[in-house]
This record gives sequence, C-alpha cells and structure tokens, in this order.
Amino acid sequence: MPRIYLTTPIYYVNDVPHVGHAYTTLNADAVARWHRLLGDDVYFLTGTDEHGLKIQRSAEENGLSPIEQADRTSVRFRETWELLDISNDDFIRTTEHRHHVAVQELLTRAYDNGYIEKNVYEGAYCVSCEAYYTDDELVEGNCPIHKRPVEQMSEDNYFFRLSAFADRLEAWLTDTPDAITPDGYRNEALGLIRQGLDDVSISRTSITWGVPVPWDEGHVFYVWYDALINYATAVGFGADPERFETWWPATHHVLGKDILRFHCVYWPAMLLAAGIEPLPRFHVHGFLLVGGEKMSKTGINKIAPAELVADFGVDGFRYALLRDNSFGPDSEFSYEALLGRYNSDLANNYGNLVQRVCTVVVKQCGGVGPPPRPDSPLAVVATAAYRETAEAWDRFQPAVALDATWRLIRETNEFLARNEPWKMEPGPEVDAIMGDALEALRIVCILASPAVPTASATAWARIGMDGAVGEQRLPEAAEWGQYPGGSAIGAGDPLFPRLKA
RNA sequence: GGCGACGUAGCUCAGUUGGUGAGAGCGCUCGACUCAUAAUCGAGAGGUCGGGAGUUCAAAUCUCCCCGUCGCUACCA
Repeated sequence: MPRIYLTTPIYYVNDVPHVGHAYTTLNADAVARWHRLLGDDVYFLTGTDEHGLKIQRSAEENGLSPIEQADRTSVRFRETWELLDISNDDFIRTTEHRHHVAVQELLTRAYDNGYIEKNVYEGAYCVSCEAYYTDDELVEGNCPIHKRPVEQMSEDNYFFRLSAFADRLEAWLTDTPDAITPDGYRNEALGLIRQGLDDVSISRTSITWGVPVPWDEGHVFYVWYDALINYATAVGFGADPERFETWWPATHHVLGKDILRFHCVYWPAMLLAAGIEPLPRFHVHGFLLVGGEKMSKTGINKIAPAELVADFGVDGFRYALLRDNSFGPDSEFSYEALLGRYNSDLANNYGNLVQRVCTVVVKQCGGVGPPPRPDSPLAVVATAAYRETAEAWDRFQPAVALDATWRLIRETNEFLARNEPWKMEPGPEVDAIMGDALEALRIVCILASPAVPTASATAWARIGMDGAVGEQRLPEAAEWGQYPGGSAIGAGDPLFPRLKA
C-alpha cells in the first residue's frame, strides 16, 4: 500500500495561532485527506516547539515554570486545529520524553561520526532571535530584526560541521528534481549551498530549558536543532527502529519559505551526519500578504482563525484559504477576498447546486433520486475533473485541484440550465437528467471533501448516499455511474448561507 | 555589490519543452430563465503579456539591457 508521512512545522509556543499557521496546517491536512481517499497509509503530524531562552524568559515574566508556560500555548494550537477539523494523527511536543530520547540519539550519532565538535563562541546575542550577530550586522548596536539591544555573550559551544556536507547536499538537490517543490525553492536551496556553508553552533550553556547534550553536562541543544528532530521522533526514531524504517522513506515536510534554510539545508545535513537516509521531500509555500506585507509583520496576525471561522464556518475558511492562495508563491489575503470566494464558490455554486437538485428531485421525481445514465454528457466532464483534480493534489496544488473539481459543479449547473427539467412533465426524461446531476454531485462530494469535509458529508447524506464520504476509495469511487438511485431525498437548509458584505 | 524570484485583463491569478487570432474565476454591462441561497445560464466590454533591443519562419514563453517590487547574502574604498 502506498504510504505517506506528512508533517507541518512545529509551531513555536511564544506565539499564539494565527492565519499563517492555519494556512500551512490546512494545506498539509487537505493533502493528507486526499491521500486517505486514495487509500494510502497516511501519518499526519503537527505539534509545538517549546524549548529555548525565549520561553524560559516568558515563563519567568509570568511567574510560571517553563513547562507551564509551554502548556498554555501548546493547548491553544491543539484547540485551533480541532476547530479547523485538522485530521492529524499525532501532536508532538518537543518537551515530551520521546523527543528527548530521539534528539539525544540522533545527535550522538552525528557526534560519534565526527560531525559535532566543541569550540568557543562569543559575540552579540539577541534573545528574541536566539541568534548571534556579528558587529556589522547590528543596526545602531541593536538586533537588526527586533531593533532591541543585544547582549555580549561567550560560551563553549558544540558546532555542527555543516560545511562538510556542501557537496552531498548539492548532489542531492541536483539529482533529485522533486526533492523540493515548487521548483523555485529548490533553486533557492541550491543557491544557499553554493554560496558556502559555515559550521553552526548547536548548543548553549547559558540556558537550561532544552534537551541536555548527553555527553557533556551543562550543555543543552539550541532550540532549532532539537526542533527539527521532532519529525524523526514522531515515527519512532531511537525507540522503534522498525516503525521508523516504515515511515521515514515516505516523509514529506510542508513548510513556509521563511524556514527553508533550516529545513532544506541544515536538516538534511543533520540527517546525513547521523547516517539517516533517504532524505525527506519538502513542499514550500510563500507568505500570505496583507497589502503586500508579510502576515506576521502586520496587525492581521492578531486575527485568530477562530474569528474567521465564526464568520465563514470551518469549511468556508478552509476552502477560501486553500482555493485563493496557490501553494508556492506569495499571495494576497483579505477578508473581502474570503467573502467573495465563499459566496461565489460555496454559496452560489456548490451549496446552491445541492439545493436546486434536491428541490427538483422532490418536485419532479417524487422525492426519490433516480439513477444516472451511463452515457450522460456529464460523464466525460466528471472523468476529466477527476483526472485534473488528482493530478493537482499529487503536485501539492490544492488551489488547482479545487478549481478542477469546481469545473464539474459549473458544468452541472450549465447542464441543468440547458435541459430545464423543472419545465418538463415528470417521467423518464426528467429522471435521467436528475440522475445525472445527482451522480455528478456524488463525485463532487468526494473530490471536494479534503477541503470541505463537513459540508461534503452533509451533502453526501442529503443526496441519499450511505456511508461516509471520507471513506470512499479513489479512483474507483470517481468512476461515472455509481449513484444507486432509489434513495429518498428531501429538502434541507442551505449548505453555505450566502453572506452579506 | 553578488545570487535569486517576481512584474499577464478593474481584482486575484493560470499559462508544460517558444507555434492555432493571449486564458480562468471574480467584478462590470446587456440579455435569458425562475428549480435554486436576488442563486443559475448566455452574450459582451476590458490586456502594446513592466519597458527596450536581439535570436527565430514564429516569443508572454529564449538572450541582453533598463525600470519597479521583494527575498537571501556579502560588504564598502
């Protein structure tokens, strides 16, 4: 059975969930749901990143222990993903015991292989960045990112010999065209590697809130190097070799372009240093922009996903975010765009189609859904829609996939307008038309379900289908002609009530 | 400064290896219809594909230069 291990980044608990986090997670969730429809063995992971000085200090300021501080925010992420119908199989926290075990195992292997060595580091350190800066990187003596004073620090550090992997990383990206998608980001990673890689500091003695370095008391691993390893932890690295071997070759990481360097350069090098192959595949998306600015730098990130869910519903929010922002480039995000997309695609097209089909069946077919015709003109449309939808999901392009699925909806509306079954006398001709429309809807429900799972389940039941839409198996379930006919169909509330501006 | 990306209809964006007269959705205008959530269907207006030059029988698509936006990176005599 095909297998896929999907991950989102683990989110740092210094920040509460916002639309940017939701965008990343939704893309991964929709892809995971698509693969479940295909019958693939899926493991979908998300979680929270909880170590580091920033958390330690926030805890002190709030009069809490670090773990209490982490608990507070971690649960917010968990609640948000429940609200958004995220179908993750696991939620990892870097403060869990299983993770400490895996981190120590992986980095000990790298150490034993000679890729980690001790050295002294001193320089200007920004607590917010958790990074050192050279003097000329500072802006008027302040951190160039946070514009806040830096601290002079000096400590014994363990360094990861990143420079030793430049050639192997370059070869990997050159030889593996689909290692990083979309393609532009593979070029960026190659560019980073070709510009030269410096060894990097991966431990700290100045803090205690982290995973201890097992071979040297007093050191903890720098938060980034502990965090990346979560992906290995969750599938049993260091604890269950058989399980790890099962999932690791199927690893796909979903991430935003801001963390491309850590994921697509440092992480593969760490894996190679520990003797772990094959390397994962990476799917990188751009930023959501508000008036051209990165989401996290503007006030909009104060908008919690819950607020948008309150207005558009879970499925409305999911659909609009996935459909309107193609995976890869930066894209504009606005409330107005969400509203427009909701009304046109969900209320006017999908929801309204369900509504009118059910009504006509009630009025013209005695409330019993007729079977479709094998040679319906919609059959070829449905076949094409499936093919294009499947291909787009396979390429990690939810917006393209949904566009392809929605073409079947539009064509079905067109088909009804062309045939005008509401003008006919009840009989075989009306039955044939409505059977075709119901069959098209059956297929739409399945293909749309990764983006709008709840509404698709409702529509599935509304048209008289048994079982769960999410348990259908593609590609067989998308083949034309399977609507059984004979089911009772009634009226119901609109799936997506039209919203006023 | 170097590396890289982007700049296509009012808006958001598609446009594989260059090739039927440049596309979609939304918005807009007009018309049709009335089963449906003032939804739907049809028709239409609207673009010198950032600017210029070049290669080619043929370029939005390749090459060079310029302008603009952005990211990464290195830094000034």
